[in-house]
Amino acid sequence: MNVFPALASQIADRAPPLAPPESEGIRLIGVTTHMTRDQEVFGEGEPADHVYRVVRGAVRGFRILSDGRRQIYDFYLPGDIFGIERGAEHRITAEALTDTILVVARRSALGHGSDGATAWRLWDLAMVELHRSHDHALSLGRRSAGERVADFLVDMAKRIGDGEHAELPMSRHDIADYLGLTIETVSRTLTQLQISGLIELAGCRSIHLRRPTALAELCA
Amino acid sequence: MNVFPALASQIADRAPPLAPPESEGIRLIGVTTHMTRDQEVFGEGEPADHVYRVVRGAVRGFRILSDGRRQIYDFYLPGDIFGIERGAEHRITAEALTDTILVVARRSALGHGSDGATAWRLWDLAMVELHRSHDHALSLGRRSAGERVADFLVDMAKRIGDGEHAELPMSRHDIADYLGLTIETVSRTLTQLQISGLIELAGCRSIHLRRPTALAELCA
DNA sequence: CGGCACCTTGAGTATCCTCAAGAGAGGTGG
DNA sequence: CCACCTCTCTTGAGGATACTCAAGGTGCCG
Repeated sequence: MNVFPALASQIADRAPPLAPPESEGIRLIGVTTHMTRDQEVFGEGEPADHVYRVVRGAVRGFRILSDGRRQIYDFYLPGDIFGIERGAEHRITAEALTDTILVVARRSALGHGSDGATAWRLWDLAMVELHRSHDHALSLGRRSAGERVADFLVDMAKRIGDGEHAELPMSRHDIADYLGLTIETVSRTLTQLQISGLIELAGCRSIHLRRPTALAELCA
Repeated sequence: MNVFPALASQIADRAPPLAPPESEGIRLIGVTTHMTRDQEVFGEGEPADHVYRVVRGAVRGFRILSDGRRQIYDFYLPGDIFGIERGAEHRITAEALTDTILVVARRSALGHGSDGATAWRLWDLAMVELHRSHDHALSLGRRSAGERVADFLVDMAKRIGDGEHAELPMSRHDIADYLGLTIETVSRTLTQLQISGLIELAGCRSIHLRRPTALAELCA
């Protein structure tokens, strides 16, 4: 807002972050359950009566077009909460990537209209999701296959591992449907990155970022 | 959650929508100001001390990669609120598309940690934005140029006009950077739609959907 | 050891992009 | 009021990226 200084001084203030300090997470008390590979947690259109937290394993959240094309919006990893909806129905489908342990809670356990602290935590969670979705849209809209894959690997190494290693819980097909590419393009790009010495593949699920900085610079 | 009926009955409930009924909008009291075409409302990285509502005109929200590639995340139209951030800084840049009138309010005017009703309204707003971002990601990742343009036109006609007409406030360049295409591809696709009899262009900003249903079906 | 799923690699192709030129629209000044 | 200028949009030709189709390789499980 550098454009109208008069106005700026008129209404200037330096507001503290909106969310209260104790909003660092959502408490989720519920039933622990076990899902097997490819099992559906909930489907698009089903009643959104429950919310979920990943304890172990991983989940994909996605939608499918009428002709079968699939777009994965996000992978939910241990610690992540998912399945919270604004309306009465789920807008996406969620499936376990591998054997996965979840905590399932009633949606009503999140609180009600009168519960301000929970509302701020939910807002915070939604904003983080929105940030991820925006970053994702930037990749899908404006990045090449190489940039998308590099970005994906850096992100996964950060979320799953120590920033340099990652045991991917998802297949090439899942990666492709997350990045808006085909499995062949993902595969070719990974081998190119390996040939360039940027990464090392030990089996197709285990990835070592040999030059994380160079990889991050690839993301443009 | 059709997969473990025992669990379902164990924790089944039919929770009402989380947000309280009176959360249908954010009240925004502030200073009315005027922006001219291409003027920056706020830039990425600047302090997010204010929030905005569009009164007249339109705004683009976007980010730019180091080499100049731009991804527009959304267009803000009359009635829309934008500029609300989770942290202290704006994560995107906002610019007026045309001559635009905004209401500018202090960020602190949105309320504080103790204000539950506002928190629910903000959560609701964030979730709507997230839905839009997901739909957008689906287009960017999995749809052809033709499908993206058709989807864009249907969406714009709904938001701006009566569902069949739209006076677009944005240039081909803006449309291209929203849809992850080039201006040439957008232009070619529009003329194809016109040749097919699905739309009618009266000047390049005025669009009439001649067969809205057929157009919507194109979106897959 | 065999079968099956997943992954990799290759060849050919389609879609969309790049580069380039021409057409249309809107604004300014003579 | 018209002419000109500029910016935007359209159209065309050629090319690059990623897709499709197809075959072969790898690893996991029974």
